[in-house]
Amino acid sequence: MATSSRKAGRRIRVLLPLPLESAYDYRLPPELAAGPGSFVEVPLGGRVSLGVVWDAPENPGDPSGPIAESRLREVIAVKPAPAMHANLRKLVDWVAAYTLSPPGAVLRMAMSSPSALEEPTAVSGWRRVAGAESRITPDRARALETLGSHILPGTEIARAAGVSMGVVRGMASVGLIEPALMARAAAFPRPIPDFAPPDLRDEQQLAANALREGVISRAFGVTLLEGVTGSGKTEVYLDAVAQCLREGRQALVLLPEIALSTQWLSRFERRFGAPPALWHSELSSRTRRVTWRAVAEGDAPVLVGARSALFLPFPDLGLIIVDEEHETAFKQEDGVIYHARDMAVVRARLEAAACVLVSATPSLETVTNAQEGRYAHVTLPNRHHGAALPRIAALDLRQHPPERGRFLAPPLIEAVTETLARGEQAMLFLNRRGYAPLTLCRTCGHRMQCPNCTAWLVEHRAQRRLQCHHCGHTEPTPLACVECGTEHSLVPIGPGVERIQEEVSELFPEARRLVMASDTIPGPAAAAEAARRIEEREVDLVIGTQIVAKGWHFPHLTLVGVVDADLGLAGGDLRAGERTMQLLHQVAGRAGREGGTPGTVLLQTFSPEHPVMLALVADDMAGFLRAEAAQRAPGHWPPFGRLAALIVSSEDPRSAERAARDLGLAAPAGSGIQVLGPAPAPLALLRGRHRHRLLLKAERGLRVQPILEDWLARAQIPRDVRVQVDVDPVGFL
DNA sequence: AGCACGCCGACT
DNA sequence: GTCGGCGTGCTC
Repeated sequence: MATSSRKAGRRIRVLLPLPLESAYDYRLPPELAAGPGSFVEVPLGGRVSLGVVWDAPENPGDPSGPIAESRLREVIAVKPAPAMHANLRKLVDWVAAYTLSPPGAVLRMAMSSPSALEEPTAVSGWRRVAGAESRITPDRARALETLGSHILPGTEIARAAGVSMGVVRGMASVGLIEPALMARAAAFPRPIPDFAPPDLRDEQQLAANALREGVISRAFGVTLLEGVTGSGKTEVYLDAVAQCLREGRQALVLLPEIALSTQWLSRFERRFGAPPALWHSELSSRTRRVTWRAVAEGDAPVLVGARSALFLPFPDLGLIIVDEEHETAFKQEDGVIYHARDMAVVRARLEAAACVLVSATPSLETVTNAQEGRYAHVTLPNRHHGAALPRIAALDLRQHPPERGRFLAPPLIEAVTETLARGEQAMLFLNRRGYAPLTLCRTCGHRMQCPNCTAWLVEHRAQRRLQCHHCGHTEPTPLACVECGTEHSLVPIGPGVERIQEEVSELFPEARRLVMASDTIPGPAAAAEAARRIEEREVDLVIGTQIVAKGWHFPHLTLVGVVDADLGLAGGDLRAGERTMQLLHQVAGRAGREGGTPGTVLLQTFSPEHPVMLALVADDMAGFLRAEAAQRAPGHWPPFGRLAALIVSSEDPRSAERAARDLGLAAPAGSGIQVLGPAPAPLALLRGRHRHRLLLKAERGLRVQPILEDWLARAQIPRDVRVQVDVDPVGFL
């Protein structure tokens, strides 16, 4: 046959969810219809990949030019799913450019449920066969009445009519009912804006009005909603969610720890008469698929999720709430390194949506943005129902040392005793899991260390194992020192929550105790159960890590003891003080929330004169932030300048060090730019990789991305070395 | 990210 | 003589 060898079809770009530098070109056969955003199946090497039809680049980017027509392969199929919206495509490109990640790696986050791109399977049920009247029994009659003219699944007929599935099967076999395809039920019932709106206090109403106007305007705007614990911030922003529902647009609420937020969810349901859609990493693949699809089709009016929810395909997003905006859990530290709070602002801008950042202790970044007028600022200064703020006092461990080998100072023990005697609950907070953070040989001084990381092994006495909290390494707790062989010479140094619970069990043997740490509260069900036991006073004393800090509401808890308030302050982290202040303030907020009983918080510390302790005791967060700002501004530290970190790592220590030194030599120079390092990273060995770190500091207004790109392009990086770029680093990992 | 192609040790 | 270890390089 003499048909031309040139095949028909136009050239399109397809972005694949892989860490490739750019989109690939394919030929779209004339029988397929696809435009920008369409999900397509394409051949890639020897396999088939999903991808998204991407927009033509504004300047045909690739220096090598477009690939030859003859090498183009054909799109296999167009997926039966709503196309990815231009706003989300722009977000993908924006995040990739900002974080210096391959666009495909970002796209992967926006394609987190590939199976949702398939045609949703029709659900089959049963319907009445018209005119069939024979062999009706009382059970069958009841089932038929329940069924009426509907189409329902068999299990549902049985449940609603109170008959067994045998009855349903029987009706089918005698021809009373026949199989039928059901209209797909809405996966998520619509929350009702006016289901149970709370009575807002005047100041709450003013705040709510401001947020409402932002939603009604259908324009981009960011508002910082700041309010002390118990001031009713949640009610205020749920009012904005209600307004968003009235507008017919979707709302997204980002929470730092969605898996532990059961109290938040029941509160939402009481307010709106329906639960929100949920999104987090532990969803089953089926729930993921159904939720992703519902979001894409606009059938999930409100979605609550962890940071990854930011990349869901909302067709018409009107409002993004970032609750606890100061939380570091919003920073993704591996793969594409991004800050969900900052990207939420970006997405809101692209969607012409309102964005609300919520916190009792907002980050200096956000406060500065508000002060400089980029964000609106709404404040709730008072607590609900006139509940008193907890009284916070520092407990100087130099003046009140605990007994030898103990960690609770006498005044704290006394306070716990009195609290329990009054029939109230107490909480001891220590942000350290396990029994002891360090195991030391008394004979030779050997310290038990992780073979893969620069970190001590933490003893977990219940499992009789030592654990590394940075990689997966665990080993049985040895009976003799692994170095000198002396038996019974290994001693635990320092406390973890397990050790505090042991101390407490000796001091208060009658008190009913509950340890809350990520290893004792593995998921939402356990968290809900723990919260229930505390609320219903089945527990007298809670000993917990930072998971007790997050948004719980315990009405009978009146004393919080912070075992080691200095814990977060060690190390050279820029934000150590700010973060410690935020965490301790949040923990303190658990005390004495309602009913007039004022709470007491005792901070055990060796440095009661530290600005963090002074700010907490004086309840002067604003003053603390002013002092922080005054410290950071002159050196152009964030938010008064920009930071980017390069983490250079390799399994070979010399290779990593050499690459880091070479990068240091190739460092960019210029006015307003400074490069710090290279230096061994704070975790110099992590998961078997040796790590060095360089820090680029640039004055405000400079774009760090071109500087970084230029820098990396000049450096020769051997292939056993990995260089991770972290724009706006928050931790010193 | 997969998956093929590549060059050096223990098996039928 | 082959099966297979995972290092390196490509996929429009």
